[in-house]
Amino acid sequence: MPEVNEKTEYMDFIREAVAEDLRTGRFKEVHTRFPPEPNGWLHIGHAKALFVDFGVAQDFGGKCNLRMDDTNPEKEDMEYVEAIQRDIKWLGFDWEDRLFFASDYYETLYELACKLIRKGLAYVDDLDEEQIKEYRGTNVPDKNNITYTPPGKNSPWRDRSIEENLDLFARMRAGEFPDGSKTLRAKIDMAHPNLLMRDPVMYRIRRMPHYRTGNTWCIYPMYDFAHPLSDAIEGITHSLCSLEYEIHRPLYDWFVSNCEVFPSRQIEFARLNITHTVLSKRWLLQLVREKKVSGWDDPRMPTIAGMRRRGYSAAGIRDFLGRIGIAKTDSMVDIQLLEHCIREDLNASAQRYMAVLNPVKLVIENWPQGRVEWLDAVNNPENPQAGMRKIPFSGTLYIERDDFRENPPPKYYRLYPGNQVRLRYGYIITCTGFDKDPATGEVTEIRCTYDPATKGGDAPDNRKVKGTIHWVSADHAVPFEARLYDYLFEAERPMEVSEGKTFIDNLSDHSLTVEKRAVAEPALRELAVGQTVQFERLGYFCKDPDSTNERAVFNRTVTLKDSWTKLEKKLLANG
RNA sequence: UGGGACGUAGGCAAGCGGUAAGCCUCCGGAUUUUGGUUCCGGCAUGCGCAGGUUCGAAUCCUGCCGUCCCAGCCA
Repeated sequence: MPEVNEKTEYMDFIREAVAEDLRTGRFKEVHTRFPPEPNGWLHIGHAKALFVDFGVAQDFGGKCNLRMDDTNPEKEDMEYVEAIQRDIKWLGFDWEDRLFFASDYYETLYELACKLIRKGLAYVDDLDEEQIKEYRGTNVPDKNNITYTPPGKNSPWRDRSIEENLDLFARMRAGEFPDGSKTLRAKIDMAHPNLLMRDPVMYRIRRMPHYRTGNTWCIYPMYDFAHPLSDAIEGITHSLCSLEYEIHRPLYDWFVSNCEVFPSRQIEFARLNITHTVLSKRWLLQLVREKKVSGWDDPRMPTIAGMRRRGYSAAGIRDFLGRIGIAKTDSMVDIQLLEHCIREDLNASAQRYMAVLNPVKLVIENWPQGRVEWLDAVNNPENPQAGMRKIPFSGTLYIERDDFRENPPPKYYRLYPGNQVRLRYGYIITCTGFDKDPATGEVTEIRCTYDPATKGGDAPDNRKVKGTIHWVSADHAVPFEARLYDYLFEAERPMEVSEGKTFIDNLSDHSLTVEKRAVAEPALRELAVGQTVQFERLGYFCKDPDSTNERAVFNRTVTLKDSWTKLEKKLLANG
């Protein structure tokens, strides 16, 4: 018995099309694929594609293959194949035993090319690169200097006999001709309004060892030829891709129909763009090569590996992917939505700790000499099952430098001379004074008294203490390095640059701040690399692989929402 | 210029002829031992613009305007 519909499930336009195909019988099942080229690491834009490819298959009880779209020996590498698999697994998608390589299809592809030649639908062309471009019919200015696209011209080699083409193509494969001297082209229509249909190149000669096939081949198939046929070989029903391939669809269908192979249906959707970053392997590769970041997994990178190292959770990323939707509109998603999803997930799961990033000493004048108390602290207020832990409290503590002001601005309710504040899980204290370095003006020590009746932070007299600040006992402090990240680009759209500039010029000069003097409560020692926790009042932090036994390194994943900083800025702006 | 697509709030995005969902941001307020979380409330008399059809149009028609993509022997 089918369940009564509790609510109609949201259907994007792709799922609607797939459902329709199933209804009409165009396909009996759903089988998709994720086809990265192993020429760079996956970024959040790929994660969207993964979410669509695997998600659609799953929703319709189908399968999704992982296929390395490796048809260009110049750019591809095994390093990337491994990184790609690692990232997809981490994100939580499973291709089971279906990892494929377009390079495994080279022989089949070659045979299909011969088939097209035999059908008189492909020919070997001797035109060089420049000539091909010229013959294709590109932008030409007319007498009024308005550019237009004239019909292309047929190559003089277009009408070679089938036998000659077959022979030439075989000799191309055998390595008889130099790189670039010949191509195999589909014979379609040199006057077609869609330039892609003007006899597209199917094969080029390129003597370069391929990372998987080595020197077996010196001719390599082009994307437009290899992709639809790879889809067909795998029995892909729905070939989902990004909008820029929309114009390739007629060609996709042409190869499918003329090679007489399984007719996959290509459907295009808008790729992901996010503010304050760039989402293109080419630009990310440039950042890596020019050492603008430490590598593909630099925590500031929008790569999956970067986000993982930064402390983003796979669940948070998946939630984000689900919220942005799928459509055909070119869009630019606010990075704050991603951050919101990460915070929401981490708020529920991350253990809380106390750490001070920029410490200043706080001395409790009436604290008994040498006394240490171990106080109870809640591990995660969102999850009682996370339990409690003990934190040492003593007469000398470190507090955040920003939690004390000599001259407090309006609405500031942290520590300042004469004011009361609660030390989280500790005591309520009153600030009695402070010292400054006469040379620098920097506060060197803050003094206060504590109220013994307020142990744990409760006020028996119900007095109102607005501020609660975090702290670390000086004698028990665990020093560590905190890496604080900000957007890689201050501009919302880094690619929008003025004349003569590039996105590199838009790189922020404060995307990374290192706090080398940070200290934390002793329990921090127990954390493993890769664990993400919350430092109370500061944000979420993830233990970095750069950590050593002597000294831990923590990446700030994302700050907590901070309405005070916002208010203070506003107050400052209004004088 | 030719060809292909897309325009709903600051950013995403539902809506499929019956009178503009939801999320993020932003702005108020309540609770709070994290200025966190949570909770309440506000935020499109209008859907690129102009006409038309209709009792009724974001949805259908016509014409404009704007944005993006293609013109690699990259994918």
